[in-house]
Amino acid sequence: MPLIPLPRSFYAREPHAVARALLGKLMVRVDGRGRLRVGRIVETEAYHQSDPASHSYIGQTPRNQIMFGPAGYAYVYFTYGMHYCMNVVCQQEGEAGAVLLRAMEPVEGIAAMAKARGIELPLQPTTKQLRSLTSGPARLAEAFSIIRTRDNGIDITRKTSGLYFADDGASVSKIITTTRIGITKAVEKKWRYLIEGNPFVSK
DNA sequence: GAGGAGATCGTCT
DNA sequence: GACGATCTCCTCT
Repeated sequence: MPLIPLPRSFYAREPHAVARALLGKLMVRVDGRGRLRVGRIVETEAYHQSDPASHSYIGQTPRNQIMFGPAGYAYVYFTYGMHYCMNVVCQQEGEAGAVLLRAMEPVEGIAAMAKARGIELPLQPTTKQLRSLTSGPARLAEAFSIIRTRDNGIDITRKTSGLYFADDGASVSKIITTTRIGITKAVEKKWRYLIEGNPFVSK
């Protein structure tokens, strides 16, 4: 099945709708040699501008300006002095919303993911070992070689960007919501979305 | 399996 | 000058 990038209209909605809709979709990375890395999204978090936990809450700054632009672009930030995290920008221009990708199920290019993570995998990796590749926002960013200087602000609706999202028709069993992870503000909001029972979610 | 410390630097006050 | 949308490693149980 050909993987067609999801259109900009998919992202031009409020973050909760996008966070929910992204579950079960594929993230596709094509590197310079044309090799594919593909993961199925199993966990997301929604962040909108009026949300104290969001980077956009304080208003536009050089760091977060991508979130204030049009939907369908990547917002990549650097945190804790060593980690990158991958978001998709949603909502309409002028309103800064984003969805953080928190966990994926590795689908294709597993060897390349392991190499990017600096992990040695056996020929027949266990579920636990596959989990360690992409079950966490910084882990999946590293597995897909996502870095701020190259990937922040790229257009994720174009195949030529080398990073986009696609629908392979897979259905999602059941979506549940919980509180978000690793934040200190608005901790009570249940704005984390995940596929119930999926072994690849974080924590 | 749970819990805590340390790593390490860009960003904003 | 403080702290973060995190991860790994180590210790203790």
